[in-house]
Formats: sequence, structure tokens, C-alpha cells
Amino acid sequence: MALRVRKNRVAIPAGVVRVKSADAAHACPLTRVMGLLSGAWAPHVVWYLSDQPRRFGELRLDIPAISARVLSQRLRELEAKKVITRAVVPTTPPSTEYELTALGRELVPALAAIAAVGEKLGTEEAPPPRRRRRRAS
Amino acid sequence: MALRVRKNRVAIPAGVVRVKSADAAHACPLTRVMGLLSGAWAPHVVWYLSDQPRRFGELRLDIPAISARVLSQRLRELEAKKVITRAVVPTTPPSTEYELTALGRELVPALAAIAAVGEKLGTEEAPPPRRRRRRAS
DNA sequence: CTGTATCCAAACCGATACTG
DNA sequence: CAGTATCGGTTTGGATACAG
Repeated sequence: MALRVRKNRVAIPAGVVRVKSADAAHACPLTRVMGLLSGAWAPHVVWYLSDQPRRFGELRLDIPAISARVLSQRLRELEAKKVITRAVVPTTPPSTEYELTALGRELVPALAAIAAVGEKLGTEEAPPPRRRRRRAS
Repeated sequence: MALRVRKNRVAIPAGVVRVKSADAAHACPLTRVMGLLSGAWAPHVVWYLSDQPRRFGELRLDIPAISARVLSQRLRELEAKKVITRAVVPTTPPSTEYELTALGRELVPALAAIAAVGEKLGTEEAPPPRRRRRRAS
């Protein structure tokens, strides 16, 4: 993995190299996992699925701020990435069970670590994730 | 914090409540931290800053895929959120030192957990984070 | 109940060019 | 070196309405 920008490579004077951080050793392990959790809500989905399998509507209640559209999108993406499984229970009315796969469960400790930080920061005021104001009209 | 969607609230028959997951107990601790790491590159910035303070150009080399514009944006956002500090060293040419704050260091373990998962998944092929194809023209 | 389709806004990102 | 300005493109997300 070439360690240099494509276009605007900055010329660092040889000898001023302070510390070669990205040495392919612990290069970008974040990238892989981040790819699995793309989108602001994917982590929440996995998180709420970590307790036990849940259904669409339950997840919707777990994450009030999410819209059905986005929840559906993330769910299908996570399914495609083998992070969760989708099981349709042919009842009336039909219901679906979403559950973490082995891969998905791998992510839980990481999310737990994040949640732990959140708890620790805790009480401090927390700016809402990313509220969008609807246009004034 | 009302546990119900604003508009499209789904009516779950009372008695079918499987498990009350989001009970304000371990509600959404992710949200707070996610807000700190908004954007696909913010985690990387914090991650590469976890070793030691680094300069703008160094971070740019650490994260080849990032553009100067976005790096600058994230840097200023993280500074505003008190995750990092910016110190301008009045030399010629001028240089700047970015360093994690106490808050920023809180995030490192969480990122380490993510990185650990990434390492564990490791060798498996990893779809690039979110490569954008430039337009064909 | 479980989604999907449209419409629209905002966040995010890269390339390039330019300033102090 | 350290940024910012501008431009255009992609991605994510909310609201609403509607379908199986």
C-alpha cells in the first residue's frame, strides 16, 4: 500500500521525519470496520441487536430518530455485508426477525467500548447527533 | 426522553412487548460519541493522533485518501468539540501541532477496539471504505 | 406489521487553484 | 508548510404517502 497521496503530495524534507506512523503495521484497521458501519445509524442497529434479535418495528422504537426509509436501507446494507440476518416469519401479519451474525457479534465489543465512553462522558450535555432543521417554508 | 417516534408511531399491541430494550438505562450512549466522530475521517484523525501529536502534513500522509479540504474541516470540527487542540508554532515556515485533549484520549480505547476487530477480520478481503468513482468524463 | 417510492435537504468528499 | 475558496459529485437522511 503506497504511502503517498496521489495528486498533492507534500514534500517532507528527508530527515525531518518525526515518526513514521503509518507503516502498514497498524495502518488503517479502522477503515474495514468503518465500512461495515457506514451511515450514522448502522452502529445503533447493531447495538440494539446485540441484546437479542429484534423486529423492524422494535428497532424503530429503539431508535426514535430514524426514519423507516433509512432503517430499511441500513438493514439491507448490513444484511448484504453479512453483519445481520433477516428471517421472515410467515405469520399474519408477517413479522421479521433481525439477528446478528457471527461477524455482527464481533462488532459488539467495539460498540460497547464506544458506549462506555458515552456513559463516561455521560451527564455532560450532548449535542443531538445531527438534527436537520426542515426548511423554513 | 419520550420513547416514541414523532410521526409514524407504530402501535405495538400491549402484551406483545418482547423486551423493553431502550429503557433510558442504556439508551443511546453511542449517539454522543458518534456526534464527536461525525464524518468518515474523523476517527482516523483521532487514531493517528493517539500515538503522539502530529502536524497537518503528517496527518495527510497518514491518511492518503483524505483531501486537504476535508482534513482541515475535520480538524476544525474536532477542535471545536474539544477533542483535539491546535498549537501554531511560529517558525518559518510555520507549523502546527495537533494533539488529543483528555476528551480525545477517552476515545482512543474505543477506536482501539474497532481496530482490533479490523485486525481480527484482518486478512479477509475488505471492500474499500467508500470509494467514489470519478465521473466518467 | 413490514417495508418501498418520491421528493428534498443537508452532510460529506475529492480535485484544483490560490493565499499567507 | 498550512490552510482556504470554489466547484461539482456522492451519500445519507427525514417526511410523506403508499403497497404487500
